[in-house]
Amino acid sequence: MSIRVAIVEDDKRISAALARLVHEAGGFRCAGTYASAETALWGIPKEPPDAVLMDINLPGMSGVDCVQRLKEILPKLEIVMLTVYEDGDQIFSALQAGASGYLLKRTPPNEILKALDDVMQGGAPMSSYIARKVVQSFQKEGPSPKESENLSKREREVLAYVAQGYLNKEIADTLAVSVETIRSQLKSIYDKLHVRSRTAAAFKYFQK
Amino acid sequence: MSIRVAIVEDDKRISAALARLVHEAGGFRCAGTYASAETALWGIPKEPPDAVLMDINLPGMSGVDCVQRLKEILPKLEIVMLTVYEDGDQIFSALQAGASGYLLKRTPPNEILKALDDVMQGGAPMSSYIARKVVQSFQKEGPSPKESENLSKREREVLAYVAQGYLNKEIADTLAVSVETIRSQLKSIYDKLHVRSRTAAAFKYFQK
DNA sequence: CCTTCGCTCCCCCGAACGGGGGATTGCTTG
DNA sequence: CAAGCAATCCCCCGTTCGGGGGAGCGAAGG
Repeated sequence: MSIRVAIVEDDKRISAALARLVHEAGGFRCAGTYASAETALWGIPKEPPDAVLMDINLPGMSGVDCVQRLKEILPKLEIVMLTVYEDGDQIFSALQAGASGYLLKRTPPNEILKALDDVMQGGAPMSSYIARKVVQSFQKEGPSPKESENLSKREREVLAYVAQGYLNKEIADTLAVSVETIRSQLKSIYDKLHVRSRTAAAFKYFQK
Repeated sequence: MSIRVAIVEDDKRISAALARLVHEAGGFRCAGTYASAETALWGIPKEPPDAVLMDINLPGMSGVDCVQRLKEILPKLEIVMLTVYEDGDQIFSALQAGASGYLLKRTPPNEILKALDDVMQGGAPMSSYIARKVVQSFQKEGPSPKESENLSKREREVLAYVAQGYLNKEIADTLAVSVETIRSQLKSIYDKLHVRSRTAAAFKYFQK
């Protein structure tokens, strides 16, 4: 008995590629493709599949909200999120909403099939980067309850310049150190704040 | 009679390069090099040169403050700022402090010499980018007294996503448009806010 | 009717950024 | 004293940005 997989993805090319992937693989059947959360909510309950590949990034209702609703209606439905985002908050809200897996879109096709198998067997397939984030989140809430805000004096200084729009080179000049130093310190800042860009770091730290 | 030029620049390599440039050019004499605003304020008044090439980016006291003090003591001194910054505010505070010229550090050597000649003849040498900024500032205070805050609805929307650290690609996805559209809109935003990076734009608009 | 402006999309290209390593020097702290 | 940690610096490499063009379209206003 093959696994019925529904696809919720607004990008037609990606959606078609996923449908083909599922269709041509042994042991899977494509049980519908939807280009929005709304249509998915309308169509999926009518013919419940076993699993859903869900884009997190949909026009209108978000994938996360869609997961929430679907799980209310079909608690046994296994949902694997597909996304380009690597932001911690999105990962957690998706998982809290009821998703069981979380893959980055750049995940190779065969890995996606493996993830579908995995999720049907009670697993929680995640890209390695995502997995690390999840682990980190538990490390956070356990031993060190505050951790994220303890930037060092120097790091705060650097971030302050970043917030004003300075280039790494310019910060390096004014602080009389090498650009590489600024770069490493930024890496450390991104780590601590769980972001991946200067702009996000600046706003997260100086509470927009 | 050659033009005596003092150099205030903390980067030894640049300072040396400028000194050599002035020294080897006909009609100029290097009248001292200083690595900080403080030493310049101490040394320059003792043997006043005709002109000063001043880095805006100095450890300790800023080049702008240094200009202010120097002009108080030596009103006839001609000062040309050298900087990597292209930020409007810095340009204006330097000019208000008494600088007569404002060049970007990437200005070719012969242009720098031309600028020194120019400034001694009562000119106001500026890199073309700087000149445009200055012109724009007058255009600002004239016809359109509000100028900077009129971002369109769409532009504000884009900037909001930028502030959260999203990539152009991600913003394009959520707004269901092309990355190129986001890029053009960002260009337009940078223009209106007089900045040159997403981080600076976000902070300037959402008043840090 | 024609111009302006917002919004959309495209190309080229060089600079800046961010992730992945790794390394050294001091200071603190168990 | 060894371990940790902040701070400094280095390389490689792929991605993202930002500036410079240009272009089409529809709505609003002269």
